[in-house]
Formats: sequence, structure tokens, C-alpha cells
Amino acid sequence: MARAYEPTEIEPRWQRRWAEDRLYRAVDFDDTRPKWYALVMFPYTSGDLHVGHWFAYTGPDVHARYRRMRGHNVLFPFGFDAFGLPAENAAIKDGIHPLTYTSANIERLETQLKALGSAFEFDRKVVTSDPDYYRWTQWIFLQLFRKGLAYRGSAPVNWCPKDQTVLANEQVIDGRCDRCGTLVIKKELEQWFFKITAYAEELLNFEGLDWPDRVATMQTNWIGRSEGLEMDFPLALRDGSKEQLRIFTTRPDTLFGVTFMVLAAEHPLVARLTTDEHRAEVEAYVASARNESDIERQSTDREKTGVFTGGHAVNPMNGEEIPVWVADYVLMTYGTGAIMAVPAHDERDFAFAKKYHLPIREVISATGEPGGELVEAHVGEGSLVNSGRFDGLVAKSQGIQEIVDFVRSQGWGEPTVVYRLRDWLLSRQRYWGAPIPVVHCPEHGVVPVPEDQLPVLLPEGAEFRPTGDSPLASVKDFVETTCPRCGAPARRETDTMDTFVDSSWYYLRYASPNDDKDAWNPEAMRFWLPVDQYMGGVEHAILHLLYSRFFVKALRDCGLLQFDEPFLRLRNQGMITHGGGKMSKSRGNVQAPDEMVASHGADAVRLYMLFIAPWSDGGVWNEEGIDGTRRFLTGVHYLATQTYPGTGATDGDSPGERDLARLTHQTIKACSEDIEAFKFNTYVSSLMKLRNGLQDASRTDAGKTVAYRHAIDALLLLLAPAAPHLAEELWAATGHPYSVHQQRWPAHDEGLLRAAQFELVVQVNGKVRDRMMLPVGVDEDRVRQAVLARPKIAELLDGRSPQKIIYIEGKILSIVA
RNA sequence: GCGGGAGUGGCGGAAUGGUAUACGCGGUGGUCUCAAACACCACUGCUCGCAAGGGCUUGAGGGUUCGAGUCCCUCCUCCCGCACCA
Repeated sequence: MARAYEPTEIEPRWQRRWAEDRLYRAVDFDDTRPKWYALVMFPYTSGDLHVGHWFAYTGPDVHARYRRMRGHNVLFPFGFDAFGLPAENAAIKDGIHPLTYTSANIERLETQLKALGSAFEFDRKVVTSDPDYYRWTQWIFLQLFRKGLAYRGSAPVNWCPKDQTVLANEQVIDGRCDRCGTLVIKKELEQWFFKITAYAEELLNFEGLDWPDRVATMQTNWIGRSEGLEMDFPLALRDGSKEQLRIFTTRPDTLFGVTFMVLAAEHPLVARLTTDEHRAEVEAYVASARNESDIERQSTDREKTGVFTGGHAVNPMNGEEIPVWVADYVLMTYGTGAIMAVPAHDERDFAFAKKYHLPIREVISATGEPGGELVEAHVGEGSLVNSGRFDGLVAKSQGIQEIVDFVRSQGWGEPTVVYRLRDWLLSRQRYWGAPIPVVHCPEHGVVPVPEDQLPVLLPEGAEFRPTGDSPLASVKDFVETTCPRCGAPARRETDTMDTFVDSSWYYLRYASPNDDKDAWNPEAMRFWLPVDQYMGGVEHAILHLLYSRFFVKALRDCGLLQFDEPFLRLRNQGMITHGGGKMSKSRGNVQAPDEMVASHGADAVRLYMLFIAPWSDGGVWNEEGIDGTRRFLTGVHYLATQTYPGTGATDGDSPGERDLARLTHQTIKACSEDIEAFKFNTYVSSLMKLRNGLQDASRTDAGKTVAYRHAIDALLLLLAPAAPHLAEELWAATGHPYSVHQQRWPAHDEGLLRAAQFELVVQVNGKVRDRMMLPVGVDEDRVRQAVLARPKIAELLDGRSPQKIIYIEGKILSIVA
């Protein structure tokens, strides 16, 4: 009697062996096998390790193992996103230094992942807070700086009053800080930016990328390309001086319908335009608008507000003087910060005109004739009216083109493309990040730190609790330095970089993670990159993924990379929730997978992660079903140790053997297809079906045959990616050479998928009425005869002859009576 | 408001236009046990029926088709993005 299935004995034993043999090592420059770079999004080390991580990583682990068995040279690395606000906030909350905190979390997560038997190659680990890593983050910053892609500018920035830091646009959700939920306010500061807008057009191109549509759509919307016209309206200034007000519009066809203009509160011409009798009111309005948070200001439910400046502009199309207003619904950060308002054909302008009793002039009519009073803005298509020589043109399809051509010919404006995308603000007034490697010299201004002086080390002793100023400013030894150019006393930059800078290139570092001469070895880079398969949560659809694409394009243009896109194929997993909420430590619903592994074994936990929900959808966590996967593994263990036919196995052609071979090859086909498609739940259910079939066969003569032995061999190979330990153990126990993970993934034989007989389903008037066994390949006439001869069918037809008979080969005969 | 996705047993979920409810959980009955747990075996969509057997069922309603969970139209609900972008 062999021993029962004891995962706690089996699993550590094989884990040690695999580690000794470096079984999962990716081989640099191996040209005998195709390379496959499989990558999971690396985790934040801010503390909340929960079952969601395990769910996210188990599927990719199976996928990478499968690829390896398919003969690929697989790179499947792991690392930690250790810098940044989440880690720092967690550290502040618990009163521990961020370094101590993140190190402890890294160790814990790494231990857990190893205990789960994951195939990650930890020899290539990168940790973004290591000086060996951020040295190169700083180096990349300097490359972009030299190329003019990193610049310093003053800008109204998103400021979180609680975290006391600047946030990127992407980190503001519903006007709130995406970390702490505090309302974000605007503040004018000198900040560092990356010029991502220079790549807006190229970033819209997803050609050659196998990405989920929704991610591409989200990025496309985020970039927000609009074609339109930029055009100058001369101001009618009292002192007679000439000045132009530049606006942007996507609807040049409505130019004759302009009845007022609107400036953003921050627009530089506001003061110039405001007349004395309106000055007090305008200044008060501008002051209050500046103090508002974005959520207050941009809420659509809120009624629009504004004030008249007293100033006027002239519509060049018809010479009319039109009033200029200031209003909160026009944003300084989009277009030119000024609009021409056409209330008849724009919903916002319409609402504003109604509220302040401004004129509404129809210039597009659905009927082609000017109508009566509009009850709402007409934004649809129609013919131009009240538009002088342009009357009668179809507005959008003809009018836009004709009027743009005219405006151009007059020298009043130019067609333009504008984007919603803003440059990436990367400065952070926080401690736990990579210091920005520049020095401020009184003589030479901003001077980059020479590359041979990198890394600019993060000083350990800084006060990291936020004060509003950068914590590094308080470290005298850090701040006081000399200018690299002239040697005079100078100040170091005290801001750190946004975490997303770290994570925008980590996948490049994996190619040569221990290179201390370069950020990457060019040969290793050419060998491994780009990433063949990227896997992670959809929450990074616009932040991390857009930034990473930008980095690759920017570094390419610096001459440092030879490819255009970082991630060729992308797949998103869903989220595991706990009864209707994201899992988090603060909610007290964090599952400790260590305990599950201890009581059920890593293989059962892995299998359950795959089985609990479709990987791409996610679902609600519950622990109840784990017994099912444990039972399955116990069953497989029993079959392989107690029923495996030895050398005495017979080899025949009995129906039982044929059935077994068919089931085996069906399972091979299904498992292969499911893993390719990231359908891990049905992959596991196919394995269970094969186990069930083997269990039945073990009680018959078929259980002593070669077909049965082959079926068990196949089951072990197919199981290997999901339950690596048990598969390895049983592979050895059935007399096969080490290691199951170095075997070739089985191929299915189409010929064996076909049965000799099939069950014909007979439908009468669309209802299933009978079924019968027939030989495969039987011709249609014989099928018809056989079916019509059935007493049951004859009874249903009741002497009538069928109006129509449809035969679907090998499946269904449908009779219309 | 705009864009995307989804509604299937008690539960998680499966189904190239062709036997809906695979696989698993849970439940019921049984075997084993002093007993319980574990394990194993059988049954398990709803409904009428003693049974044989019948009827119904994929959010609601309509349509196309010999045949619809799947395709088309109308509507409802939920989830996820974006949201005064001129």
C-alpha cells in the first residue's frame, strides 16, 4: 500500500530540487528555441498582500509553464515596485521607515510565491528602490532631459492637501486623490514634466498590438484627439490697441452663430479686457474659481456660472461686436483656454446663454429653413442658414471644410489638432522616490548630475512625514553641493520622481538585471524584448501602460532602443472581491494564503485559484470550493500510484480502449486551447473530466491497457503547469525521467478524436423527440430511413409525410411535420 | 450624458446557430466508523405524475431560422471606464 497524498511532504522537496537545478532559468542568447518573454505586472509592496495577487499570478504561471513545455525559451521574471506613495503612506501609518517596511513585504511576498511553487525566476529580481535600479532610472531621466523630453515648467498642478504632494492628471479620480480620496486643489508650482504630448499621435496607433479593445479605447479616449480650427478674434479695446483673442473650435461651420465669447478664469487676457465698472466683480469671480477644486468646478450637474468682463471681440466673419465673458466651464488646460460660444448648437453654450439671457442665433437647420425659437441646442447635422455666402451647405460635411478654407485664405486662422493628453508631471514632494538628478546653480541654472556620479542616493535620515516641502530639502548634507559645471556652491533638486517613472522601464531591466555598467545590455535587449505576453489588471490601462509605451518611443528616439512598443500581447485579469468590495487590509478581509497552503497544499490552492472564476472576469472570493480541487488531486494521486499499469499492460483495440484514447486526445486539445486563451477554469474542468473517465475505466478491463497508461501519462503532463509538485512526484512514481516540466507538451491526434458511432438527435418541430446510435459516416438516406422507421416518430407524424427534413451530419435530424 | 462589458440551477460557472445547465461547490440518501470528520457510491434545474411519460426554463418582450443562451430590434437591471475637452 503506497502512501496517501501528502502535499506538505511532496511540495518543499520538489521546490528545493527545482531551485538547485535552476529549472526555470531563461537562457540568454539561446538560438535553438524561440524566446518567449512572459511578464506579469509587478506588485506594489505597500502591504496589502491578499488572495487577489495569487489569483492574478497563478494563471500567468500556468501560461508561462505551458509555453516552456511547448519548447520556448521562457523569460518569466518577477520584481517589486517598491518606491512611491503607497509604501510611504503605509510606512508613515505604522511608524516604520519605508525601507524597512518595503523590505519586509518583499521578503514575505517572495516567500509566499515560492511556497506556491511559482515558476518566476527570482534570480532576475528587480526592486525599484534599490540604488542599483534607481541609478538607471536617474540615468534615463538624464537621457530624456538631453533630448528635450524632460523639462521644467510652472503650471497649475493638482495638489493633494492631505498627502501634501502634486499628483499627475492620471492620479486624480473624480477630482480626488487616488490614494487617499481627498479633494484635489490647484496650485501654481515649478515642476518637472515629461513631454508625452510629443508622442500623442504615435500613441494612438495600436497596429501590430494584440491588446484588448477596451484598453486601446481607453487610451485613445484619454489622448482625446480633436481636429478643429484655431482662429483669432480681434479685440475691440477702448484704447484702440490691436490685440487678438485666439480660440479653438471643432465646429467652424457655426462661426456665424457666435453670440458671445468665454475665457477661462486663468486666461492672461482677462485683466486686459475687463472694464473698470466690471473689475471688482470679475476679480472676485476669478479668485473664487481658482480656489475651487476640480470636482467642484467640473461637475456637470452644477449650474454654470460666469461674469461679463465688459469687453468685446469682433467676429471677423461678419464684423459683429460680441461680448466676452469669463466662466468656469472653460478650462485653461484645453485648447487655447478661450472659446467662441454658439448657444444654438452647443449644449453648454445653450445652458449658459439661457441663464444669462444672451442671444441665441440658429445657423444650422435640419429643414434647411430658419425655424422658430430653439428649446435646446441643435447639435446634429443640417444646412447652414444665416451664414451669408455659406447658406445651404451641409454643415458638418461641407460647411466645415469651406469655412476653414475661407478663414485660412484670410489669414485669420489655421486648422489644428488638439489633444486632451497633458504632459506628464513627474515631480513629487515626497521622500520615498528616486531623487531627480539635477543641481540648481546660481550661475548656470539647472545642471544635470554627471552620469558617473549616479546614483544620487536617497539620504536615509530624512524626515519623511509630509510637510508640503520636499522632505529632502531638510537634509543639509544632501541639498548643499557644488555645481558640476563651475564648482560653485549650488543646491540639489529636492523633488523625487513619480513611482510611475520607475515602473515605466522595469521590464527593460529584466533583460540584464545585474548589469552594473549599463541600464541594459544592448545584446540582451535585442534578444528578449519586446515583451511577448504581458498580464495584469485593467486598472493600469491608462497610467502605467501609456507611460511605458511613451518611454519606449522616447528611448528609441534617443537611439537606445530598436523597437517601438514594449508589450506585443496584453491580457487582463479580473479582480477578486470579498462580498462586494475591493480587498484590503483596512477592511480586515485579507486572506492569508499561507494558511491555505499549509492546510491544503500549494497545488490545491493553485488549482482552486484557476478554477474559482474565469481569469479575465474575476469574482467573489470564498474558500468553500477548495475541497473540490483537493479531492481531485487525491484522486489523481490514487490513480497514478494504485492503478498505473506496469509492464504487463495489454495493447488491443477494444471499444473501452478506443473511448479512453478519444477522451485523452479530446482533453489534450481542450487544455491546449484553453491555456492559450487564458481560460484556466475550463482547463481545470477538462482535467477533472479526464480524471473521472480514468476512474471509470480503472474498474474495467480497459484499466489494464496501454491506452490507460497513456491516458495517465497525458494527465500528468497536462496537469504539470497547474499542479507542478504533484505532477512531478507522480511523473517520477510512474517511472519517468526527471523532470515533468522539461517534457514536451502532448499533441492531440485528430484521427483519435473521432468515434465509430454517434448519437443522432431527432427533432420534430424543433423539439427533441428521440435519439439513436448510428455509425459515423452513414449516408443521409439511410439516416432518414432509420429515423422514419422508429415507432415513436411514426406515431408523432401520425401518417402525415414530413414537409421538410434537415440533416446535420453526425448530429441532428430535424423534421418539420 | 458618452464608451465598453455582463445578466444561465441553491452557489461559482460551461456551451464553433445544432442534446442548455459541462466541471465543481452545496444538498439528500447510502457505505465505512463506537461516533464524528475524511473518503467513497448514488441522486440532485423547475414542475405535473404512483409510474410510464409530459410540460416549462438562459433578465423582459418581439423577430429571423427546421432549430436561438448564441444573430437582429425594443426595453429593464448591474458592473467598469470617461465625463463642461469647445
